[in-house]
Amino acid sequence: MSTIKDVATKAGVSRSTVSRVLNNHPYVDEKKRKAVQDAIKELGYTPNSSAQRLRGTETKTIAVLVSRIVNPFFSAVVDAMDEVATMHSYRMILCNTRGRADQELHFLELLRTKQVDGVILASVVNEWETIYPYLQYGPIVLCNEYPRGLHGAPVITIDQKKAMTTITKHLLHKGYHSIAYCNVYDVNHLPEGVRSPLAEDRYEGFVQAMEMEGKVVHSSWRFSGHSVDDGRNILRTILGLTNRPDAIITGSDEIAAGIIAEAKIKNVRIPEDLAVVGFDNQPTATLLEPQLTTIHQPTFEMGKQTMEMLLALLANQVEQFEPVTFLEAPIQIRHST
Amino acid sequence: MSTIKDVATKAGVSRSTVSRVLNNHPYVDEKKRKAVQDAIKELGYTPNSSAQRLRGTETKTIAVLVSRIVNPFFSAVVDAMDEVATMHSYRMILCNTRGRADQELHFLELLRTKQVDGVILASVVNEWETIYPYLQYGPIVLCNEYPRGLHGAPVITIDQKKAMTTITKHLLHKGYHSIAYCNVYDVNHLPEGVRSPLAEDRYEGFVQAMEMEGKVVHSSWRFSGHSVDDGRNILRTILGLTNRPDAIITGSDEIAAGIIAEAKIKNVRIPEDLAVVGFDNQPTATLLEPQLTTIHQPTFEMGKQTMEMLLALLANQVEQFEPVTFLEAPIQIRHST
DNA sequence: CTGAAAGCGCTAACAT
DNA sequence: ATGTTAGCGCTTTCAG
Repeated sequence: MSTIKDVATKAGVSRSTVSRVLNNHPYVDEKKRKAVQDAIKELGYTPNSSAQRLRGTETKTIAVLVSRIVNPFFSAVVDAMDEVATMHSYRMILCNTRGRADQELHFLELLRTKQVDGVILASVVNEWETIYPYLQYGPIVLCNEYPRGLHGAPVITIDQKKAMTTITKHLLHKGYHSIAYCNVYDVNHLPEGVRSPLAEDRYEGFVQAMEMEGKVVHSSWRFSGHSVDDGRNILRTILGLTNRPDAIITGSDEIAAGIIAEAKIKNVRIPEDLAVVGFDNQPTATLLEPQLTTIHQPTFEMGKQTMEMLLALLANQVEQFEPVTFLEAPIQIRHST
Repeated sequence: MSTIKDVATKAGVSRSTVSRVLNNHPYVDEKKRKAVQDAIKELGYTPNSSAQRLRGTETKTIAVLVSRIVNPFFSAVVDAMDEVATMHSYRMILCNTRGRADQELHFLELLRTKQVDGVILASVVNEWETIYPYLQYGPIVLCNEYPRGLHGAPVITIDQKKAMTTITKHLLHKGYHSIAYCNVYDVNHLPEGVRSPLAEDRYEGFVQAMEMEGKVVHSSWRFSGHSVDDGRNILRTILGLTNRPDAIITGSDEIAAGIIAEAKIKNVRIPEDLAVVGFDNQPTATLLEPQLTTIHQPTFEMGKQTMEMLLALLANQVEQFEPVTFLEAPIQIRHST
C-alpha cells in the first residue's frame, strides 16, 4: 500500500508538495503538479484518512442515527440524506440505535473522538441535557424526532400536533365519533420515565380535536405499537371489546396495514365497520386495499434539508438558524376512512 | 479533549502503562491500573480511534455495501447484520452505492486504508478481478449477489436458478403457459457490458423450466425494472400487447405490487386474467390483495450468517470456508397465482 | 514556489 | 512490571 512518501519519491518532490497537490493549494509549479498527479495515478494512491484525521482535518463523514432502518420512513429519509451527502463528497455512516439510549450515546462518541464531522439524529431517546454537551465537538442536526428542551441545535420535522388535529377533525366531520388511538413507539419501549415528545404532541393534537368537538377519549381505546403484527393484535383486541370504536388513528402506516390485513381475515369491513388512519404515507399506503388514508411525511425533503443544514453548519455558512423547521405534512384522504 | 498523555500525567505513570490498561494487558500493577482507570474516568477520556487506526490496530468496524437501502430486502438484511455486529461489539457503517461502480470502489478503499476491518458486499457491480486485490487488506464476504469468477471470498445466497425453475414449474403445472418475465435491476442500469450474474441465473432457471415443458419464451414478454412504478408501467405495456401473457414472473415484490395495483385500476383480475409472481417475500407480500405468490428470501439468516462468517474470518477461526452457501428459499404460494 | 522538520495520539518493541 | 523510544501517514509552519 503506497503512502505519500512513495508518491513523493516517484514524482521526485517532497512530501509537502504532494500534500499541496492533494489539497489543491495554489502556488505549485504546473510541471510538478502534473508529475505528482501521474505518480498518484500510477501507484493507485489514496491518502490514508486515519492519518488525515489524526492531523486534525475534517473526516468528510457524517453519522446518521436512526432507531430502526427497516422502517420505510427511516430508509427513505436516510436515502435522501445519502444523496445530498454524496453530492458534496461526504460519506455517511449509518447507526442503527434500536431505540437504545446507550447505543445512541455510543454513536455520539464518534463526534467526540473526531471520527465524524457532524451527527444527524433522526430519532432520539436520551434527554437533551445528556446530548447537549456533545455539541462542543461538532454540529448536530435533528430530524423528525426531538427531545424536550431542545436548544442549540436545529430540528427539521413536521408539526405533529397539527397533523393529528387535522386528521382527527377529518374523521369527526365524516361522521365517525368513537375514535380509538394507537400511539407509536419504536422497537423498544422507551426507558422508564422517558417519553417521546413527538408521540406526546401527536396525542395532544388528537385529544384537543376530540375535546373541541365534545367527544370523549376512551382510555380502553388507547393502544401502542409499531409493527404490522402490532396492528393485527390491535384489531383482535378491538374485536374483543364490548364497546367498539368506529375508527382508529395510528402512528404509522405499518400498524394501519396490520389492522387492515387482519380485518380482512375477520370479515371486518374497512371503512364501514372501522375506519383506519395511518401515518407517514409509506409506499405501501396505495398498495393496500382499501388504499390508506394517512398523513404524508415529506421524507425526501426532510432528509435533504437536514443534511443540507448540517453541511452548511460545517461550512460555517450559518449565522443563525431557525430552531425549528416545520415541513408541510398534508393529509392524504383515500379509501380507508 | 484529553489524550493518553493527560491520563498518564494525572495517574502518575507513563503512556505505555495507560495503553496497557486500555488494552487489557497482563502484568500491570493493580494499584496503577486503578489509578489509570480513575484518571480515565475523571477526564472523560476516550482513545482517539484515528490514532489507533493509524497505528494499525483493529477498528471494530465493518463496512456493508448495498445498492439501495430503501429496498426492504436490503434493509432487512442490514438489520440482521447489525444485530450480530452489535452483539460482538462491532460497529457497522452502511454504504449506499446506488449501483455505481465507482462508489463501490470508493467504499472498498475503507478497507485498504484500514478504516474498517472487513467488508460485506450485499450487492456487486464491479468485476471480481477489480475487487479481488482488496482481499489483501482484509476479509470480504458476499451476500445475496455475486460476480462471475468469484474466488477467495465466501458468498451467502440462495440458489437463484433453482428458485426460478421451481416457481416457473408451479405456474406451468397450474395451467398458465404464456409466461412473461421481468428481470430485476437495481437503481441504475448496469454499466455497459456488465451483467448481473444473479439476474442471469434467475432468467436461466426460468428459460430452462419453460423449455423443459416445451414452452416458448417470447422476447416481447421480457421486461425489466425494480420499483413499484416500473411494475405499473409493465402492466400498461402488457395491456397494449395484442398477444398477452397469462402470467408474469418478476424479480421483486415491489415490481409485482406495482403490477397488482395497476391491474386494479385497469380492471384486470389477478390471477384470473394475469397471474403475478414476486420475489423476496417482503413484508408487503401478505398485505396485498390478492396476497402475493413469491419466493421467500431468508433475509434474517442471510444477514446473520454473512456477518458471522465475516467475524469468524476476522477472528481467524476459519481454516477453510465453503465458497458458496445456499440458504433455503421456499416458494410461497398465495393468491396471486 | 518548495523542502525540512515537527508533531497529531497511539502502540509495541526494547530496555530496564 | 514499567518507562523510553520510534514511528504509523499526514499536514503545516517556518525557512529559504
